[in-house]
Amino acid sequence: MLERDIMGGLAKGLAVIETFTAARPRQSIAEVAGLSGLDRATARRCLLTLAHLGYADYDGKYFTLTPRVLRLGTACLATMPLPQLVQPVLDRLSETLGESSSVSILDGAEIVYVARAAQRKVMSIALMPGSRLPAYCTSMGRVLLAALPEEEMRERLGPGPLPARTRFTLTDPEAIAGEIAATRRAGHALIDQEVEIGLRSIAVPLHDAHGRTVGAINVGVAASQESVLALKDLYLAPLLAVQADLRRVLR
Amino acid sequence: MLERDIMGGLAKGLAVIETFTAARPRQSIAEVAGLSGLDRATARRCLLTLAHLGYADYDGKYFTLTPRVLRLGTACLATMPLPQLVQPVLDRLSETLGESSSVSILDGAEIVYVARAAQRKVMSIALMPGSRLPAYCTSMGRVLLAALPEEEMRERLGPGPLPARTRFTLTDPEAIAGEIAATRRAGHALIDQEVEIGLRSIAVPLHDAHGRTVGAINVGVAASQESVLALKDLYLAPLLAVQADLRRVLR
DNA sequence: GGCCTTTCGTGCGATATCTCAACAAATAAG
DNA sequence: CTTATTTGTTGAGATATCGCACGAAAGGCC
Repeated sequence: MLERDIMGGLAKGLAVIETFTAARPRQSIAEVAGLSGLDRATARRCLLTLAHLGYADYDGKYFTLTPRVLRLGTACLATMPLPQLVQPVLDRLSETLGESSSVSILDGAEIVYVARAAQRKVMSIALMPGSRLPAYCTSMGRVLLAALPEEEMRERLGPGPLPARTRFTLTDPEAIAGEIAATRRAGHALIDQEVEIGLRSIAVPLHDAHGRTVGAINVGVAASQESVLALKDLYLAPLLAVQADLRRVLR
Repeated sequence: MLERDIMGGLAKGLAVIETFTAARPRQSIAEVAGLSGLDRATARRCLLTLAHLGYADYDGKYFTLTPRVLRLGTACLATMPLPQLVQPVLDRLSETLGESSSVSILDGAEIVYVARAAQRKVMSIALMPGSRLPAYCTSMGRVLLAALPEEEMRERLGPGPLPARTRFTLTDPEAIAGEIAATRRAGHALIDQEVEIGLRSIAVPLHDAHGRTVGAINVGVAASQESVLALKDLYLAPLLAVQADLRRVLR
């Protein structure tokens, strides 16, 4: 850390928080040090500080994060106008269609769910605000990537090949870029079991009053329920109606 | 910050993140400095660091948080075994009863939703994992407070009077403490429109194998649907069955 | 138990950061 | 337009933190 105006301690502490995952909910000092690349002494100070502030618990051997950390994420969600504005519309849409619907935004190469109205369980994992999925194989991800300049879009896709989550997943960045170009022209994206077997999904972008893409909205359906073509016939019009409604609401 | 092993920079940075709320999504350096009690120069360094790390955006005048901050909260939720363990049970319970059911834990004087299975919309606000409600006027809050030592419970309630969210809300800490004592004896809590008009709810604690309370589970019903007494007759037994099931699963 | 390996806690010098104050730029007030 | 007031930025000395190295303590293994 040589730059002025950059606080190393803060960067290190945040990195420490991010070392905690579902696979490693309880970690010792040495584990955290190894994962974060920090010296053990430094990792220890970070962890003790987090514990002191109530963001972590310490039993003398292992550290765990406390619900207090959730406040940080909540603070962030709360600052977003999008979730609050879309939630009522999302609820209505989801109820009318009888299917699950979500709104997400782009963060790097991932989409982040910011609002969701679930009707029945179609995905194996529980999606919730803050949940992340890769952009390249999701309908909302395609729509959000399509809103970027070509060059930046390709940069975020990376060199590939991307992981095949199912046997239907497109993994070649070139092929995906092609689909994204088609998405841009069509104004919507259709995904057929690329993220999970048995799940189809259709998404459109959400624009603000200035025409900027500020998010994406989708409807997800069990593959057994509708064909891909039916998906478009049944759900594209309602999604576009919501898109038009929200355009005036979003600043 | 005089103590060894406490990193002031990290504490300050986290405090800076928490100054962002729905009411203040965009803040200048001076605003953040005022709210966090930091020197303007220090607040500036924190904010620039957050921006440098991608946790904040800076337009030269105002700072906003980015979705990246959500990763911190997600990291935390992901480390909790509770949500993943209860979600399937919750889904089944909710479907069987035809009503919404949730699991929450206590953080300070607030309950934090960690899992939820929604059937139909009964509450005006969308509840989701990470959402918070005050403990004193919710069924799960009463149950969780009842698990604390008397003294700590009263400390968390504070001196009062607490905000009356509806005309039914108990606001006197003494009265609430009485209800909590009753909750402790009964092993469940019933709430009748104290958090929102038209919403009734019943909750029981979740215990781990050692008998420690690790969370609470509830069922929420529109007031128009069932009387308070019917709530107990209809839903207490299924909740207790789930409680017994989970007792073995939770470590 | 004895030995080995790993982890933990702690000084210390080098370095980075904090606080304070001053200054410049922008904004508000008169 | 001029004068206050607030805000953003910079510098310097005083402090705090970092990373390293070392000794202590806790398993693991035979």
